[in-house]
Amino acid sequence: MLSKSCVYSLRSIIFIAYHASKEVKVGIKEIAKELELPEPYLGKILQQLTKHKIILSVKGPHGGFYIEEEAEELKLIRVVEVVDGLDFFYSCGLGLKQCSETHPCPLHDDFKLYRDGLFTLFSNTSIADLVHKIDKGNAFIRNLTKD
Amino acid sequence: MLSKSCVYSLRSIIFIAYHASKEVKVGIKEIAKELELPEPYLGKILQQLTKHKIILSVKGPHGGFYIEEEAEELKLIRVVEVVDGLDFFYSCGLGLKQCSETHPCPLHDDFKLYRDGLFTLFSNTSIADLVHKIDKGNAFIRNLTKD
DNA sequence: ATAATAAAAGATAAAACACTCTTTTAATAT
DNA sequence: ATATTAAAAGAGTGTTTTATCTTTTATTAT
Repeated sequence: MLSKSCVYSLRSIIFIAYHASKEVKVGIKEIAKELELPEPYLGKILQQLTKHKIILSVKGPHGGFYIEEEAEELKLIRVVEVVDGLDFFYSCGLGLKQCSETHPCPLHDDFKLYRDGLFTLFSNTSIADLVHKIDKGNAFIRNLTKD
Repeated sequence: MLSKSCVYSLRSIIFIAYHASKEVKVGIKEIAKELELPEPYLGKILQQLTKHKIILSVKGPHGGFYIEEEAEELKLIRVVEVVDGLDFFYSCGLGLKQCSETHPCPLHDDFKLYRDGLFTLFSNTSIADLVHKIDKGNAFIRNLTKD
């Protein structure tokens, strides 16, 4: 559903929101190591997110990435939009170019239910929401051992 | 979500179920033209479906593809399984390798809801179900004009 | 000012997916 | 039997996604 670039993005942003601040930034190396992502590829992804002002970066010693407190209210859908685009949420389950209420594919209504549900989920959920779950120990973004 | 191969497969099977029988088969050319799919690629896809006995084929004059009456009860999930595999329906929304009830990602419960919903939809819906909708004029698999 | 650090940028490589072309094989109508 | 038809099979191309490598630029500590 979401591309690898997109899920890497989401997990990285969560990690940054959780571990970094304007005072203490986190670097590509640390993120890649902790989330077990390919480091150079992650570099490209974070570069893209920085360009779109979704995260902030500082070069040089003690440089790295962070996210502003307010920016944690950013909705997941915004990240999806920047990385993958929103095409999926407007697409037909059977790949029909023209599929609409007036000219629906035979799966239209049923598929729309879940596609719209996912759209609403990503639209209503913020990075902060996910960070809180991790904070409370109710969820994880790393592959094993504590978080 | 589903690959192009997969949606091409589903639409073709519906088309075959709707238009062909053991007596009157439909050829690649006709399917490709009606559904506006790349003909040689479609050939490969139908070849794969035939190999898996999802549809049947006959070579030579008046040859082509058809599907047995009973086979129309085939569930969509079986086609997805053969073409794309079922990985998506068991995968994590944030791409975590290990994501489970006991070690969930922060999106787990919400995402699971829709992922499972889609799985159930594809598991409960048969080709025949979709053909009926088209038959009644309530749905379409072609890009425009009547069906 | 200078050296060290870390991200940005650019160029390249590998893999997966989408698609095409050519040759072979099987079926059927004559 | 033979010619014709249409799918099967195999090899190959193009594009996108994922991933890597190298060089440059900006920042900071000394």
